[in-house]
Amino acid sequence: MGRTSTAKEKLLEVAFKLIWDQSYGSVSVDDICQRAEVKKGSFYHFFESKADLAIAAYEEHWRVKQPEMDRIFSSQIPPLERLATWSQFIYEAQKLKAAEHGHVCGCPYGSIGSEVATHDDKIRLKCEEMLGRMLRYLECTISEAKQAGLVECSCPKAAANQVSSFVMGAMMQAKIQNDVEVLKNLGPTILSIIGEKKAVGTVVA
Amino acid sequence: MGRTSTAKEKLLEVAFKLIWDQSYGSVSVDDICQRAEVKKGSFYHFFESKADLAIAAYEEHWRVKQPEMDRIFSSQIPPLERLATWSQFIYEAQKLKAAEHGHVCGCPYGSIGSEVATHDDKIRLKCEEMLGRMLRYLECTISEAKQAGLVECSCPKAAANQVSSFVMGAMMQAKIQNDVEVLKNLGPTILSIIGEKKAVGTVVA
DNA sequence: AATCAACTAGACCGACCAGTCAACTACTTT
DNA sequence: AAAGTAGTTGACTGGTCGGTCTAGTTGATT
Repeated sequence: MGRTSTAKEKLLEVAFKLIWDQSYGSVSVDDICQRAEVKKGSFYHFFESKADLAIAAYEEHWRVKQPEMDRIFSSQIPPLERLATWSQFIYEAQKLKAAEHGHVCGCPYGSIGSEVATHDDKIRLKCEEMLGRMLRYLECTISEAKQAGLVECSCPKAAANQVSSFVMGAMMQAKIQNDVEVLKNLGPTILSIIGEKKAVGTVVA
Repeated sequence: MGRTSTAKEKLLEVAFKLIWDQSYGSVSVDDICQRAEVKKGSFYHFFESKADLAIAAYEEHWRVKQPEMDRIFSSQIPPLERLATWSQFIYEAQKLKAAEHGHVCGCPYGSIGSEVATHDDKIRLKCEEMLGRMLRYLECTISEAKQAGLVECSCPKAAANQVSSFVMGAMMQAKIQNDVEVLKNLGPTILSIIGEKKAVGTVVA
């Protein structure tokens, strides 16, 4: 019969936004329903629980954003340039979000993951999964950089982990200090971590 | 008249532990009182609010742990060795905590900070303050390493920020993946970040 | 026109939330 | 022994929590 209602989509969108703006624990189902202009009965028609909605909302957000990530990490672009574009993208995105919301909001996946990891395993696993997707982009990029001889790291997988730790940590620090400028120049540090080879006069023979 | 009651200390201790184990939002005042074997009336005799207790509990935790940090970052120890000891300390501490609690718990300051940063400014500021204390240890260490010619970084303060981002991010990742082994070998990456000079045959003249 | 499933509506539930209060105990100071 | 102070107790409040339930409303299918 084809979908006519937009209630589910609105719930997903509002839930993601509110949880990112605040936190999982401090946003209530009532809050979400009110902002989405959906009644509670409808909420529980679409979702089994609050945790269920959160998982769906984060999955949906990834689904929407993936094309942009695919573009940034396109193999058409030189690997080190991908990393530079990515870090610039993070800075711009956080700046925009902070301007909208009045506060630096950090990494949405990292924030909810770190909040509930010890007491909601379903949400934790979803975050772990999404972190894994991010790591795949990074590992692939670093691996290519290594093959191109641009980088000295011994293990691209480990390097991807380190880069993701650094970037997520920086977003967390920016959130705690409420200062987006912390994120302004992540690129060079990322290059240090993955062992960028300096152009030490490698002259063409 | 000298203190006789231990209720306040118990509340501080239990609150820190529960919030670290779980999260600020998911731990109730009743939970804390029950575990501390203190009645609610006494709680509000000592603390104005839940947020107030949390701030006091984190401050107290720092107070207790500071001597250990002072020891690790003692200027009697060569600067790069301090960083190695520190990263080893983090690994061991997280492993111990994970064994006790059954789950990797991440950085206590980072976790609560990232959880409430956007909606509780008092707690956020306390976390920012504690992060600042940590950064001072790091900046001082990196600065010394630079003066000793062990390190190439241009700005010790920026480098301290990067190191702290990386380490806090790694703890967050370990929490989300519930895998303490992520933290096993932070040392080398820290050295990359701060621009350790490789011993490139610098021979004694 | 009848049927059916997707969806909506909002009253309702018991549990729990942070926080209040007044009566009480115990200890110290005078 | 009286008074004062620090700490204790647990019942209580009003509001909110996640979640349920039943009765209805659509709009497409037959």
